Amino acid sequence: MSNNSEQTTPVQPANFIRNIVADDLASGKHETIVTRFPPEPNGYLHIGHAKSICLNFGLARDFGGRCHLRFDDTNPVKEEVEYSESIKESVRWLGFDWGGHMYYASDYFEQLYQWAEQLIQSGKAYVDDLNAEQIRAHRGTLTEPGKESPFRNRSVEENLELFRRMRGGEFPDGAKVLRAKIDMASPNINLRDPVMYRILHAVHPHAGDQWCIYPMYDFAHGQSDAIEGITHSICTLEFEDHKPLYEWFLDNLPVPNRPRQYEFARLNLTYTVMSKRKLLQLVQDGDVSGWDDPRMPTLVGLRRRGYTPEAIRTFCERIGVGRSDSWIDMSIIEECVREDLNQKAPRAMGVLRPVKLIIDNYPADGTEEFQVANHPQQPELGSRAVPFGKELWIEADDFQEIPEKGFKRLTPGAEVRLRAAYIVKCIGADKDADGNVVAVRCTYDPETKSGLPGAERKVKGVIHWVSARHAVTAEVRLYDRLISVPSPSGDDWKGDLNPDSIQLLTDCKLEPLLAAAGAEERFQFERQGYFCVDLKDSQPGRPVFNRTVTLRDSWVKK
RNA sequence: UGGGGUGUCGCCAAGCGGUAAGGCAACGGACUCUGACUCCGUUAUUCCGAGGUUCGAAUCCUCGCACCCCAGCCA
Repeated sequence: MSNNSEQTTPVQPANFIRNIVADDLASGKHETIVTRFPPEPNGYLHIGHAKSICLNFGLARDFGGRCHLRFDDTNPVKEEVEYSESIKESVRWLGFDWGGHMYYASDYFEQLYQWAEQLIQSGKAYVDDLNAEQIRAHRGTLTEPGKESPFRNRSVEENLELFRRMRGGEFPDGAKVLRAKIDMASPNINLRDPVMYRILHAVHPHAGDQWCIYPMYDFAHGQSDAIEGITHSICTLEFEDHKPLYEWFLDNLPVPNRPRQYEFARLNLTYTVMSKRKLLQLVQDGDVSGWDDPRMPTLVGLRRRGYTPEAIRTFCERIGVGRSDSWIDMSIIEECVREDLNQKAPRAMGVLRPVKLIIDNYPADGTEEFQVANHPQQPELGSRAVPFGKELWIEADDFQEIPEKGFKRLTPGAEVRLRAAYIVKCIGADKDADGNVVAVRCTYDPETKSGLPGAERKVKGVIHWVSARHAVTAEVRLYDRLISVPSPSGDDWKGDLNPDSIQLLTDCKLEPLLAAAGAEERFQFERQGYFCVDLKDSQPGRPVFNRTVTLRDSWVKK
């Protein structure tokens, strides 16, 4: 065996951040690395966050460092404990462990406040009385420099007194802000005297009512990183313009460590929406049943849909990490679940759109049981007994009176194998007055019983079935993409909502064993797809299944 | 016509001066009691474009072009 360094961990695809980390470790710049995943608890985590989680926690895991979970909770008006609780649960569900390193930016508020006073003392921050509109007007534009606030040159003493009174609650929301004194003419707008603190008389979900001034992201994030000893602070591209400010604060404050920020491109997925704003809107407008609606790209939604943590992790590895804006096709993540579920999901038979199949030459009250393997490639998954009888449910579209070209299933005169049972020959169909097929008629060949010597006669098609007498009736929810176009248009993205993103089937017929399936149990319904017992709505004896994803289907219809 | 980024196969993505990895998709074929799975095989003389440097460039230089981000007291 060769002695490569990373024997114990699977080889991860190279990306520029891994390379940087590897170099920093090799050069001795860092002895160990510390990363962090810093969500704001103002919404549920989605698949885009999963990319960041896998990156940050994955780096820590693969390079023997650690990764912190830190709530970036600097804006109490948007944050709730419901969100932070859900975030923790989702990170754990995804398979990552912060091992005690859970922090809140709000726990650093006192330190941050002290640092703000220090900046005031050194003449690098000032209290501004301008209101929001005036500040905006003074900021200038992309091509024109800004103008300095008339309050920019207050004395240190006055600034200090005012800032303390801000903290003391003497002023109403919006009356004053603390600003960094940098450069109103900077071509980087973030450096045009950015706001450090604003007055918000709001109760904080974590810090309670101790504060009425709150630091802005820019004044909190880098210092939080420094406090925690973060070595590699990884964020998305839109923060690149903030890096000079991130560094300005670190340069001007006596921070204990010097983290370095790196940016990567956020995930875009086709046929869905990803921004928290849009996701929240879908929830609020009732377009979906909640954050965990199985159509949502949230982690709780994907989970309820039947996605596995493994599949999501594989997805995050597969798409890579880069700096170029990219759109990942939905089919990639779908393929990842198929891959995972193909390995681990036991097979079962379920008829979604049932039509009767009557075997004319089978005894009317006859019944037998077939022992069927739960997985064709994995005998260790065992087998189960599946009852059989004269009347079965089969899939309506497995019968075609006039078969289209290439059709390999039931059609008058044709033979088909009933999976794990007998070969039957179609002899016709019963119809109602309107000509609708109410039952397909066939005869069976007792010699072809599955497993019997000589029963392997070749037939073109194999179909699944469920004994009518033993079937359990279930509700099955068929999900499709939320958005009907690859990348929804800007403002009227709601117009691109897929009207058929959910299809409710209430009279599905499943093999009896499935009546007892527990929440989140996953199965492959043969020939159809992967299905998951709904976490919330399923009842014993009256199961509800969500379709996670269909099987691939090379049978090109039409 | 301010600043910051990005452009390598249909979609991602390695590559960091030595002669275009890999994944997904696609397309052939084999296998199959799931039209699934699996398995073989094929798929960029070319790296946004044009010049230049070099024995040699996707990699260095120059000039263009396209796209993304920034003017919240959001993160």
